[in-house]
Amino acid sequence: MQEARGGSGHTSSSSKTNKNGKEEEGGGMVLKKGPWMAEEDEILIEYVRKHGPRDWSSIRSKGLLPRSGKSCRLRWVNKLKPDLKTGCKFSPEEERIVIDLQAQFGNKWARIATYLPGRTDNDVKNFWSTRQKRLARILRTPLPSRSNKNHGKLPLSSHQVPNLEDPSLDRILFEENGGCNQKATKMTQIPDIVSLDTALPLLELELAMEKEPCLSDPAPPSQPPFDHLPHPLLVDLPLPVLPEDAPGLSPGFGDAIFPGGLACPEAPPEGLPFLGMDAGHDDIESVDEHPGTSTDFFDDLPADMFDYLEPPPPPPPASSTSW
DNA sequence: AATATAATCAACCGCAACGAC
DNA sequence: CGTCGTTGCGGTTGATTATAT
Repeated sequence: MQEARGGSGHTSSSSKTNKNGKEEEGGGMVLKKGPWMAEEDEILIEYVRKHGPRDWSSIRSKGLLPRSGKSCRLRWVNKLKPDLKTGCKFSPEEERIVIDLQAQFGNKWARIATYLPGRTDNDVKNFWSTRQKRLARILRTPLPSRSNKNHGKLPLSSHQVPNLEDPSLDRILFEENGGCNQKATKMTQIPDIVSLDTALPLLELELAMEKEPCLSDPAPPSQPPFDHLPHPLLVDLPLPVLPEDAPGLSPGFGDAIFPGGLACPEAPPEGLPFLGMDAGHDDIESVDEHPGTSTDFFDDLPADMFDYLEPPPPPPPASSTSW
């Protein structure tokens, strides 16, 4: 995909980097920055294969690469680590998980990423950033000031509208996309938020038709995306059981996601919040049948109603299986 | 076809936590 | 107990690509 960026092509990505992509370090050591070359990747992969993903700084001290340990680690974590879903858009399920977890944890991208096999904190962060920009544009609301220290904190009250951190707004975007990460430039024509309500069903239909499965999803059949994540959150928060013939449903999701009945077979117990999307999310007809779908549902909920939920224990060591 | 705008992605930076000494 | 080096995280930037006008 854009891997070519790492090679030739674009010039230095750092304004502080010299023309040749190198930067002087204090001791006169030349420290290279900018896009990674394929040869550098090979060296880094070989290093990790031999020594494991640690002692990053020794890569430079040993003269293997003119890169900072920080840069090496980042390259490994974000691009070279096995089983990464590189070049693959977030599936509807992944989007939903990010939305729910962000509502719970705030901007704890690394933590959220542990729930998404093959995704890095950078992926999640970029995904969320894109959503925020889109929301801001749709709502004609400036993004929160960069000095806003609410970043990283849990969302504020849902009554403070428009609040871009509001989970219910996430629902808007989620449904705007038909639960799919499609470019939503068409939404720029929607004059105001009110018309979103009427536009959503049509958009869902339109976008659902365009949805495509993730062709590069590396998840092997023996290890569906989440089946090794018997995470309390994912268990407690029922995920939708989507019909296998749901339009645009990414393969690998649905029943296969939660073998052993992890998927909620029916409505959640009374009194328990249903953080999962309503099962008819991708069912276009259900939108008409049940106009009060997830967006309305979440809008009507007090923002603190999930406060009682215990933060889930640390997820299983992500990718620790590799090393 | 050219231009403008939005989306995506890779990589950097600063900061904080942690462990070794 | 303080210092230093390493690691990890979150925020940000800028280039590239895709789409709309």
